[in-house]
Amino acid sequence: MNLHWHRRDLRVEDNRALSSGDPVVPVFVFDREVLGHAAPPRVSYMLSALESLRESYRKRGGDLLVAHGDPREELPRIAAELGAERVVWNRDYSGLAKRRDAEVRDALDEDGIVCQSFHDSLLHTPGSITTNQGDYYSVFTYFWKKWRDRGKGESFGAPGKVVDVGEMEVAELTDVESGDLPTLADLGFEEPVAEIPPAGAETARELLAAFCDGDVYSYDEKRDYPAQECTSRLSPHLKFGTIGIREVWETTEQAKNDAQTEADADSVDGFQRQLAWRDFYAHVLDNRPDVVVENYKDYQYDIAWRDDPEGVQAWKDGETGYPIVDAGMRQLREEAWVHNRVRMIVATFLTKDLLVDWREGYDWYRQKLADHDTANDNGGWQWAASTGTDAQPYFRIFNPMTQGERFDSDAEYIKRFVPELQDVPSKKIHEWNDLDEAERTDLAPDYPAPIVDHSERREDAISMFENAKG
DNA sequence: TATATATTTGA
DNA sequence: CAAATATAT
Repeated sequence: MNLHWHRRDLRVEDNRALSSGDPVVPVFVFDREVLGHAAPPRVSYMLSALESLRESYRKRGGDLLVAHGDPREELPRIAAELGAERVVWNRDYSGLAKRRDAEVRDALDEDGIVCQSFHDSLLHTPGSITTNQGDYYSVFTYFWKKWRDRGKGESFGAPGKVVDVGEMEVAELTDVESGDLPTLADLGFEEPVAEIPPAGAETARELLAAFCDGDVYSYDEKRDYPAQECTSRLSPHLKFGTIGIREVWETTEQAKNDAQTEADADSVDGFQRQLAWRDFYAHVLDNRPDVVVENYKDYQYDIAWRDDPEGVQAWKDGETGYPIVDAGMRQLREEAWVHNRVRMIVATFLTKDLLVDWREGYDWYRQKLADHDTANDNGGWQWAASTGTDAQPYFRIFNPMTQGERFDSDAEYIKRFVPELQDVPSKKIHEWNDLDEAERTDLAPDYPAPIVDHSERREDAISMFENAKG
């Protein structure tokens, strides 16, 4: 019997470490150190995913064991008490997780308990896609070409027999509960402000099926328009592994086969390309674990980021006077999720208009996003900040007014999140920074004037990077 | 996965 | 003269 340690693979199907066919007892450990880096939206989402996972095990005649504490101590102890043959888990590639897993492995080794870890969460594992010289790629496009042309593994099926610990003849388990999950409050978190979307494998499959049955075919055409709501919404599921990545791949491949036109098939490619970004940033983080605190790209001199607590607060509150930015920041608060185009817009606003260090924005995402993922968010922030892969400062300054006009021309998305602008014609919304004070007050007395002058800040940003280049 | 500006095109 | 396109940053 294997003790399966669940971490970011909160599902039973298409789960590599669970697929050996061996009888299994599953366990989840609430790790204080990991929770110390977490935040309410994400933990709330995770608890709901765990409930769903527990339900899957109960349907299979077992239950999910729940422990609290340090996995380096809990896993050897539980494995010993159960008399498990092996402890198995699926790999996590962030620096912290790699260190912890190595320590868990050492602790198990010391107790003479066999353990085994598996690649599971990505289509292509970190380090498997490299340049012909064997180096990690630092430019996505080349990575993408190799990624696309490489065969993908098949999905794994259901787990072997789930053992009901209650019916085992084992000495009493110490401090381990059968399926009793803590509440957010038990874990010391406030209720999140945001409305957290439903979690769990069933929801994930429904989302994937619905997406592949329709929106995936217009993904290429519509994905940049936040009001369209045509994206998959799978991000928190991929973060917590409530769906297997191979199953996602196969379902999209099927959609590509079913496509009626070439354009429809190309649109599916466009979505799959986003899955490649996920693998790409996992490669980047695996190669350079320091990117969580350091710039990926070396500049000769320090970038002279500004200290602007008031600006940062206005950004967090969605009170910058740039409508598309404010809409995005308010969506973040309300839904713990933001449309990706808007994530890029608000990130370039913080870094190129407020000239504030990307780390501040990354920290805020980490606190507020249900789908926060170290590799993806860090990659995204550093890309926006021109400190990451494929850094091209001049190419990465968005004009927040133009972006709003181009991607939300009817201001439908903006008005959804910024009610002060409800009755303002979209044309005026997209000219907000050019209107005079009297007209702004007349149109929307409660909505702020732009807190910075974009064209001025654009010049400042360019010289900030010129200076850093040396 | 951009923007501003110069230049060309075409209604 | 507005819109499309090329080019520099």
